[in-house]
Amino acid sequence: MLDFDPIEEARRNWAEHGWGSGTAMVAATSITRAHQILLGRINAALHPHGLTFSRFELLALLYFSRERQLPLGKIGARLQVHPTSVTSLVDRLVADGYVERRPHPSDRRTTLAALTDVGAALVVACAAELEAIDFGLEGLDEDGQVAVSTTITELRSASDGWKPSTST
Amino acid sequence: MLDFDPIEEARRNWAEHGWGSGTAMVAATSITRAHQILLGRINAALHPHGLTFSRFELLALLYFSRERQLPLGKIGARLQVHPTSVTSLVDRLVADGYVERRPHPSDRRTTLAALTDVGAALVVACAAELEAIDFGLEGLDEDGQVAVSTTITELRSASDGWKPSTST
DNA sequence: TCCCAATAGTTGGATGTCCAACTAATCGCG
DNA sequence: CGCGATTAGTTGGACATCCAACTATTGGGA
Repeated sequence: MLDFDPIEEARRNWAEHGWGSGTAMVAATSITRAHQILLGRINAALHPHGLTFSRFELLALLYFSRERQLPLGKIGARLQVHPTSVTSLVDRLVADGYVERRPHPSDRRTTLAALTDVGAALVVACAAELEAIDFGLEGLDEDGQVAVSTTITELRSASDGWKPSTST
Repeated sequence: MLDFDPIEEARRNWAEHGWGSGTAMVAATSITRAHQILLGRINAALHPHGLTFSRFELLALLYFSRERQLPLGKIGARLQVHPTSVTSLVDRLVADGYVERRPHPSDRRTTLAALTDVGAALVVACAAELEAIDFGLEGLDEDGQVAVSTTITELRSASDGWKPSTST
């Protein structure tokens, strides 16, 4: 456990070497560290349920969809992960009984992932757990959460290509 | 490529199911997606140099240290990663000739990682590259970068236990 | 002086990410 | 109607993370 800010120290070093102000470096490494903190806390909270954040997100996506099933490719598009990540996550969720792979009725290229009843129950329990721990955001009040989301929306929309909505 | 905001859609679903406002969920998944975007861009920029962001950060840490060498444990503490991650990263950097493992002069438990001249030259080249691409933060202006860093500092300081500095 | 707690780093393994390359299937154009 | 481009998902592999358990070493207290 450090008693000083390692990122602030890196910024000072960066500037002292004449490599720039370090503003971008601080933002990038701050986001990296924030992600690590959140993932650690979220995975610790989900561990008793036998889930990880990535698997929970996939199950939640199926839970929210109309028929509780989606093509693997659509899952990847919505979660914005590589097709091989979807294959791997679905493999594990099938092994654990939370998802079933089903053939597409009319397109033999396509595999559907369908949420099982056990999986649906798990989503509800884990959603409550994540809300209870504020998605690992202890140390950041609601104003801070909104602020970070609003700022990051600029980055995401520029990367994805959609227009941000005006409401929050 | 989506033409709508998948996180905003998830927030609507979350709220419609009565699982809470979704503010924390949006903040957490926004940070996750921002990290993914940055890592993808940074790793693409470093790829021609044969480096990844994590390896670059380790080399830069050694570059900034007084004697261009540090115990592996100190590297892990500063970069805030697990000792096994340090072992693995150093293994690869040693294989590539950018770092050398050296025994500690007086403590046989401790291994030092020392930056080689080739490694030092690579740090300088990659630092310039990262500054040139704004650490992958295209889509976020400098005010946005400062804003996200400042907000995340609240989270990091609460997690680490140090006091944020008053200056930025 | 001895022993135990603590420290440093490694090993084996699990998790999740993406890349390159592949197979199978579909669709649309000539 | 046939063929080539495109799509869907998988496989093998690389990368980076952390956990549990381990070995080797050190330091301080009894």
